[in-house]
Amino acid sequence: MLLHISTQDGRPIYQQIVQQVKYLIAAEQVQPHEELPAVRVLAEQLLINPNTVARAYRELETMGLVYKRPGAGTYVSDTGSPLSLRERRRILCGHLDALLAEARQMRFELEDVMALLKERAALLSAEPKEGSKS
Amino acid sequence: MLLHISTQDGRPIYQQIVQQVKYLIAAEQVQPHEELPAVRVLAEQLLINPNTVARAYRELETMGLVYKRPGAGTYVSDTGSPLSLRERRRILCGHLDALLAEARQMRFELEDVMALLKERAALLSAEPKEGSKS
DNA sequence: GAAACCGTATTATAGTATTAATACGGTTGA
DNA sequence: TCAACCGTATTAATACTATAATACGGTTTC
Repeated sequence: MLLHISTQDGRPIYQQIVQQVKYLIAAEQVQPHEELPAVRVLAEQLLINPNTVARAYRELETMGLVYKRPGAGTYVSDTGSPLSLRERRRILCGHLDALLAEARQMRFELEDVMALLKERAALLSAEPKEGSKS
Repeated sequence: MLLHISTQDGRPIYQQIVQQVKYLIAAEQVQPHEELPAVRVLAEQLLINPNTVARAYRELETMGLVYKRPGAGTYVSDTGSPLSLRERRRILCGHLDALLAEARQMRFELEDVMALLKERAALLSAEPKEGSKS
């Protein structure tokens, strides 16, 4: 599993990990019930403290994106979103509003955003999976 | 100027102010060269410390969204984004990717996101300006 | 010019968030 | 069983956030 973290990102490391694992799951680059790297393994790979990875995994578990088998490891969940449609829409609207304000600030038109959104969506779907390498 | 801050938001107060002023500028609810409330005034209104407001204004100035006339006040900039198109696109793509991952996590299709995006954009444009009240 | 206002700078203090170092108990598999 | 591995809990160091109280220099307005 390839992750990249930056100490000058502004956001905490554990949040960067959470976001990137979310990406991987959303893009289906990791499959349900697939095991994530052990906290120590990922920590060594990223040159950070195992606790930081553990915290990220804990947050992901709270979100329902991963589950843990005590003493065994951390695995990708196969459950969909446990939130109601109303709740999910509310969250998404918040993100959309923030995005629109940001885009408008940068002098982008709605059409530009829509086009770029389509482009990124296509890219996200087209990305190769972890297992399908030569 | 109406702002709302929440101490249990998770995000720092000064960042909440920054984001909301960005919204107001993006939605053209405040006009270029319009004066923002003095730090002491806004601080009293929000029941927070003037220093916190001052920090928010400083961040907004760094972003180029507002400018200050020493001893006079803080004003909305009229300059567009000083960033290159390439840079602005790079930033927007980052936000779009995060949004798409989030949306997919919540079991939304691209079409849902696009539709909701249009809806929120219309809403943002339709919002009344500060000055045009009864 | 003087009072009233503007943002800024300073210092001190407290609470919280983040990361690190380390020890712990449970599971796995030969 | 037991070594090797899993996530966890505890503690500590550090940085960030926010507050408070004050003082400063510049601008505006009368």
